[in-house]
Amino acid sequence: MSTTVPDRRTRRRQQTIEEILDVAIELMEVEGVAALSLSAVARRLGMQPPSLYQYFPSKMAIYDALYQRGNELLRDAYRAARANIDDQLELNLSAASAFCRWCLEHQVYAQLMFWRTIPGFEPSPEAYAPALESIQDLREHLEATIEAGLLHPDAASDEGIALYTAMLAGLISQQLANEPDASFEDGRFSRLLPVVLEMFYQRYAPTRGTT
Amino acid sequence: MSTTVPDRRTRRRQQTIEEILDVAIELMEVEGVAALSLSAVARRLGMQPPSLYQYFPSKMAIYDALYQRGNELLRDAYRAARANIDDQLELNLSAASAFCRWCLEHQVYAQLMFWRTIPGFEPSPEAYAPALESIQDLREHLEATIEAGLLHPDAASDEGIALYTAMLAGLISQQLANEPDASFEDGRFSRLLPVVLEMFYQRYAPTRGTT
DNA sequence: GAGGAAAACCTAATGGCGTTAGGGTTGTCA
DNA sequence: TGACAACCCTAACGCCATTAGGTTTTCCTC
Repeated sequence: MSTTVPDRRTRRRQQTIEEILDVAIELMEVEGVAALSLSAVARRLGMQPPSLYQYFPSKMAIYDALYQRGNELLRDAYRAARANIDDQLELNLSAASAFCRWCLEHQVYAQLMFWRTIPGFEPSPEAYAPALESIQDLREHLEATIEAGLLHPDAASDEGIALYTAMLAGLISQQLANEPDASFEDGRFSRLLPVVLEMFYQRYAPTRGTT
Repeated sequence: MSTTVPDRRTRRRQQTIEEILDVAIELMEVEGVAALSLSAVARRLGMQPPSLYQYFPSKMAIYDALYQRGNELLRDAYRAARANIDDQLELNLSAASAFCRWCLEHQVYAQLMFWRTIPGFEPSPEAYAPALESIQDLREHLEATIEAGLLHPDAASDEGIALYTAMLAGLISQQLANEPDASFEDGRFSRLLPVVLEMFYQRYAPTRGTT
């Protein structure tokens, strides 16, 4: 029973898989998400294109793996931003900022995850799972803010969540489409994040009902 | 001087060009924007692929023509919605609704125009021109609302316009990415348009300064 | 109506792509 | 040491966008 090390071969294999995904992201950053070429990936790895099929059954499977990886990375980034902050209001801004900043700094992932523009690509349930976790995180986050008396209970309703995500998505998508190279602080759209949050807080003010 | 008719040949030519663009849109609706295939277009028209090069110098030129056509169509739809309405508040909602509705009903155009996801595609200045007209229309629209005493002057500032477009873009992009088949009225995100407009009106209320 | 130019369309070919089939080599474990 | 599987290769298929170059069709002018 020498299974202390996961087989050494599987470890090496996993390493190659990660390498393929890394190269794929790099190439997409330069050439565009939809312009990913398996031949180019193979060339960069010193392989012949068919060899990649030892690791992924198709190009779509690579997109799927990246979709999953992106969602995991974003989930973790969001969670990291929520840690180590006590003040609730400051936390909300910093968590939303972390979310936006991550998207601007990982445009390739963001495009893959939030705009479904790759023809024929549908994420697998497994790859989608961490995205559901992130939504759940957001819901819990809003509920904690409600608990703290800073938001009306409706803020964590389906409508509240849809509104929150739509407003953030709007900032991000406009920023990415119109000024992709601007920083989070300077971007004509991303810099409006505090404004948008303020509007959300005003709409779901704790004292006042909605509808 | 029999130039009463524009040459008959050029007329026929223009007709073929429109036909190519129509077929291209139809195919993109089925296969995806980035999956447009000139061979498929040619097949549908009963042509051989190289013959298309009589009409467009490259695939990107077709994308460019569609980009322009989409911007013209949206501009005209927006203008049509602004006509024949007197009440200023109702006008604002109906114009924004028309905008969102058009995007949901012309997803292919919207994807081409608002998310720049085609690798290597950059719209020509000529194709971009009608988009500038639309932005100018929006600005004039907001200024008229300000004039009517319904909005604070800051609403037509660069920040106000960025905020307005970002919020609408957020609704549309979330709707297209998550529920592309829902109607404008039923969509989980698109149906929030009145809410979003209300929030905008609240932020730029006429009595109160912003900054 | 005839001649000629240009427009419209074709075939052939190039180099790229994703993917499949099938054969050899190499590392690893019994 | 033998055997098996993982790994990587070459060859090939059918698709794509695009270019080169020739042929037919259309239409204006004389």
